[in-house]
Amino acid sequence: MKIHESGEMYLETILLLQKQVKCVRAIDVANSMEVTRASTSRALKQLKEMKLIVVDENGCITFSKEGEQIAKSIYDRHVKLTQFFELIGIDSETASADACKIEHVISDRSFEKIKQFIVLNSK
Amino acid sequence: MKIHESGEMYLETILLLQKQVKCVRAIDVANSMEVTRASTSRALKQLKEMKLIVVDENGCITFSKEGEQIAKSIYDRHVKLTQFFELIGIDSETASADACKIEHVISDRSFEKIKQFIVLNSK
DNA sequence: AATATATGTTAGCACAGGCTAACAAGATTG
DNA sequence: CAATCTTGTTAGCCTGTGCTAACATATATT
Repeated sequence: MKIHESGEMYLETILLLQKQVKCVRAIDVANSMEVTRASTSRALKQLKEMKLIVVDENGCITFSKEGEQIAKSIYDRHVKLTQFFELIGIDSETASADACKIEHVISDRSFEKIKQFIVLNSK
Repeated sequence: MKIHESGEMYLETILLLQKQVKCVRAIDVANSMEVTRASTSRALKQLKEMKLIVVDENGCITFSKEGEQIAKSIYDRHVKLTQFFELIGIDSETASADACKIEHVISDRSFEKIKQFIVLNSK
């Protein structure tokens, strides 16, 4: 089973929420992503099957090693792509929205160059 | 009926092929996109229903005003995004592949800034 | 003319990932 | 304690978009 764009979004959202509260539950993810509990339930089930997350007896979601690595890498892309768009003059809203779509499809190679661009052009 | 990423790809491919041969048929599109004739047939049917293309008695595909406008705008994004990635040091293959994915999702605003970046940094 | 090949179409399947509806079980409150 | 609310889950529907199989034509080849 391969992870898709949608799965990546769920992982990223969980990571983001974990920065705000200690226990992230399915309902938090659903609210944050503005999808139904049903959609979230199914998505999380798949992430469990893929061994990317673990849900404890209280419903708190935590990452496996691999899950965390994927979540962080997507989140990193999000942050850096947003930064990049801001650097070239895009407002934060648009920058973040575009980053959110591009983070799932850009190649590692191009992303590396985008990061270099940021280093050379920020400060 | 709204145009999706897939529909945009078919339009872009048709435009690209029209630059090479006078009469572009379904089979050419299928071969170029490496999808089956069946998939192409259905996709073209939809594009016809959306009044974006017209297919003459010989099977030659032409654009409506609106279809051409969409095809050209996607193609323009493709070219400019490829240029942009090449400018920041990506090889042409990767640049074009990434452009192909990003062209469908980037906002007009960000795209404008990318174009400005190209103007300021090429030559 | 008869067979073969190329092209287009339709039907029907698969999968992803949204949704609603219905229900179970726990938490909260009158 | 009984009623209600919250949360999670499952079943089943819909849409997009790929695929194969089967078939209709049209064009070529023998």
